[in-house]
Amino acid sequence: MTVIFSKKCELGLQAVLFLSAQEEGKLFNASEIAKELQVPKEFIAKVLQSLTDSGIVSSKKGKNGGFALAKAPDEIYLIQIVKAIDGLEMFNNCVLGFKGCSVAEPCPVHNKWGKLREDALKMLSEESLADIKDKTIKKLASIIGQS
Amino acid sequence: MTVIFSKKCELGLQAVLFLSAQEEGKLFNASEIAKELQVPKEFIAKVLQSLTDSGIVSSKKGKNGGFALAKAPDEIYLIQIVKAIDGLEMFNNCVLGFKGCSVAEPCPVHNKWGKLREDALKMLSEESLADIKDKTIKKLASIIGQS
DNA sequence: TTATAAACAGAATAAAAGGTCCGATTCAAA
DNA sequence: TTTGAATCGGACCTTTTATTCTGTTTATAA
Repeated sequence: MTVIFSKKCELGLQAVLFLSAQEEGKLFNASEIAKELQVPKEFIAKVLQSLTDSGIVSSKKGKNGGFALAKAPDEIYLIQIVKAIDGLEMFNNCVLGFKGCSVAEPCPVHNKWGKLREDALKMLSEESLADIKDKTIKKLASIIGQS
Repeated sequence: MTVIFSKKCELGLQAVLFLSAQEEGKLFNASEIAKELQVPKEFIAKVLQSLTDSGIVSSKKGKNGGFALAKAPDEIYLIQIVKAIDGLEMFNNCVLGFKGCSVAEPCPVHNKWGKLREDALKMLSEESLADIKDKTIKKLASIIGQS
């Protein structure tokens, strides 16, 4: 095994990245997003629901409804999606699974791993959707190319 | 969710660390290790079996049997346990779950995440059980203190 | 040589995550 | 005002991971 983010979270990140690469405010429904990301519609629909609940995307019900970002791309950071779906425990739990791992009772890799973890947290907290928009557009184009 | 290593892998790491903190060559059976790490005996037994299969620990069957490290602590690196139990896919797969993420078709965080991942791999590849023995002994002592 | 204590192998069960389906509600266009 | 297309909420099924159990084999010591 070994997972960084759950599948839900990966898909959530992909969906939000997709929306950030589109015309601001334009709505896309679950089917369109699913097709674009090449994943099951039902699954992405669920993920979009939870992102709606947490205020990252906005939704419009009914005919011609769909999803869009709830805020501008420069106000949404990757960490917000991770927090909403997977939570931030991974940035607190001991990587070796030891109980009570802390500064006072550190596990054998506490310091070195802690540093890596902070770097990861920092990266996710500093990268906004706007910052990576160009790369996102390129990547999405390459996915379509493959299908 | 969000998991770095599976429970099996966490326990495997803990068990190997425990053995590395003991007199070299001395055998410990599954019950002793389970008690020390405060985990179910049956579960740790399974994990020890797979570590035996992959040549990281050696086992002796029968009365007075048990487990010990198969090599000296300075010849065992953390990455070996991870590789044996969880595999190394996490160091290759795209963190956002994009298919075909590569240098040619990088995901939006390919470079930054790649750097972090390499640091993590490097750390696990450079830390031998011998290197962290002192810290391991301290941590194990603190666990006993809690029980 | 027999009793016992251990690892071993594999099956069985439980829990969690991944993924699907369906009915209800909402909204807009015909 | 009716129809259709969409989200929403929740139940459901499947797969994977976690955990436990049961029987067998192996080795030691009495």
